[in-house]
Amino acid sequence: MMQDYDINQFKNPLFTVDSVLFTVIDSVLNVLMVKRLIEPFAGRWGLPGGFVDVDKDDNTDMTARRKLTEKTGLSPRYLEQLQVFSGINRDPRGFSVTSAYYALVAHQAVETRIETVEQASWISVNELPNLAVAFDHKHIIDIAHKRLQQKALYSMVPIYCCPDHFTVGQLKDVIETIIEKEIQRKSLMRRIESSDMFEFVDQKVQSGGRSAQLYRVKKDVSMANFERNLSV
Amino acid sequence: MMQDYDINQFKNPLFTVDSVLFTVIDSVLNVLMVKRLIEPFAGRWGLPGGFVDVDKDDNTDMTARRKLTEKTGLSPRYLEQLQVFSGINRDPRGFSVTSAYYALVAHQAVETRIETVEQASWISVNELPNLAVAFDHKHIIDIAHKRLQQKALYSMVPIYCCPDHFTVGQLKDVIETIIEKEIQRKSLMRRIESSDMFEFVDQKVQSGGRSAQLYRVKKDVSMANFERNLSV
DNA sequence: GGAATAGTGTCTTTAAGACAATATTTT
DNA sequence: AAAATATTGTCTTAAAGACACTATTCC
Repeated sequence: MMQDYDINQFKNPLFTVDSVLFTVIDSVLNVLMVKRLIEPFAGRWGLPGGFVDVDKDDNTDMTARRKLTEKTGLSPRYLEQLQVFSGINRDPRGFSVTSAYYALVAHQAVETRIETVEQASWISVNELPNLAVAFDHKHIIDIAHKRLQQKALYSMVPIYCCPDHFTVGQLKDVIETIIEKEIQRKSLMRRIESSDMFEFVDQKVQSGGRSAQLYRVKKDVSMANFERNLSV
Repeated sequence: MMQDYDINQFKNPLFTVDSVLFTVIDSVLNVLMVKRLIEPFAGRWGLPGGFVDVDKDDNTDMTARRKLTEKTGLSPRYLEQLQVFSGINRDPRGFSVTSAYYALVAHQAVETRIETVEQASWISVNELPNLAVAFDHKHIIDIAHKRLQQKALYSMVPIYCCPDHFTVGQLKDVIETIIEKEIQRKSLMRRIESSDMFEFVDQKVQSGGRSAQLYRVKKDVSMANFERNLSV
């Protein structure tokens, strides 16, 4: 029993933090990926992430944020733990553990920055199957996508893929892109109303037809969750 | 940029796996805790867990299971990742990371075994606030409890706190204990019916009044999730 | 006016809540 | 028969779906 507590007896596994940063561009869900410069898997695309720096990071959330900031120039508005992926076979260097996060950002907010960092790029989730991806990162993205889809059914998280001022039409498009199914505009409006998370921006925006009301998230509100899912 | 990938540059944080094993005994939610024998926090109660053994464990799920088996003599029927807890202050030895799991078991299945392992004990969640607990394990249990409560509202996971053959009344009691609120027996029966997860056991059991039908989980069914929550 | 998009009204559907009514078992 | 618990019947309620209708803007 003592051996359970002997800190030096076991090889400490390789521990990293990786993030799946999603954004919606032109009704397509995209993931931020970086071209790996060194082994293992040099030349392949991988998730932005890396090792904890115990001098800089208070915890792993900060590691995830720091790594994303290095790639995009900003901290994502939504960041949440996904799950741990671990095993003997996922990294050729040995038993490894990654604490995976998923995050959302409005592409408008980072677009210019991404373009200047040539190693980072938005990849459409539709192109992923044909891409050479490092480690089990394809699998991690798949799990993150499913989690995001589920969350979009009972919460307002997709707003974090919208700009600060957004229309119902924009939010509807983001949600439909994420869950890959159309939803009723009426249902969305009811949720916007009942969530009490949003306020009018005193401005409308034209869009080919009748101008649309702009909304923004109220100051210091928490994310609304609903008791029912939207239909799948 | 190269520094991000230099494996030797950073101190690898201390990595452990800890589990919150729940069971319901006499309408009270209990957590399995073990008395710590060595520092840090010797003498305090802590969650069952420990370091990954890369020679024995294929992944961290197995680490969680192995540690629980050492304490209870069996593998829990339900085991799921909770989240990672990390930081510079949670362990006096330095930056540490724990991948926390939560698990469910029917207390009938492990009762005798627990009694023989004097270092492990069921602790009622109501007694926890007054208990000297190691690390941030009190906080981890709290988060696990909330996650379990949420899950009980839209899934059948609480069945894993019931014995193999159970009655609707037993399941109702387990659910009510977890979510700390009464539910409608009718609603539960509708879910049992629509989930298609269960089958009759050809036997009834007396209980002070009319005998109750016994149910069991069908072979190879997956956990049912519902589109709505029970009311809170 | 017509096309396009935004927003509302309202009826239907679905699954949960409430609770009365019936069934079975023990004492 | 009374008490206790199990099970069913059925009406109500809450929130989503469907979809027609109105509103606004540009051409």
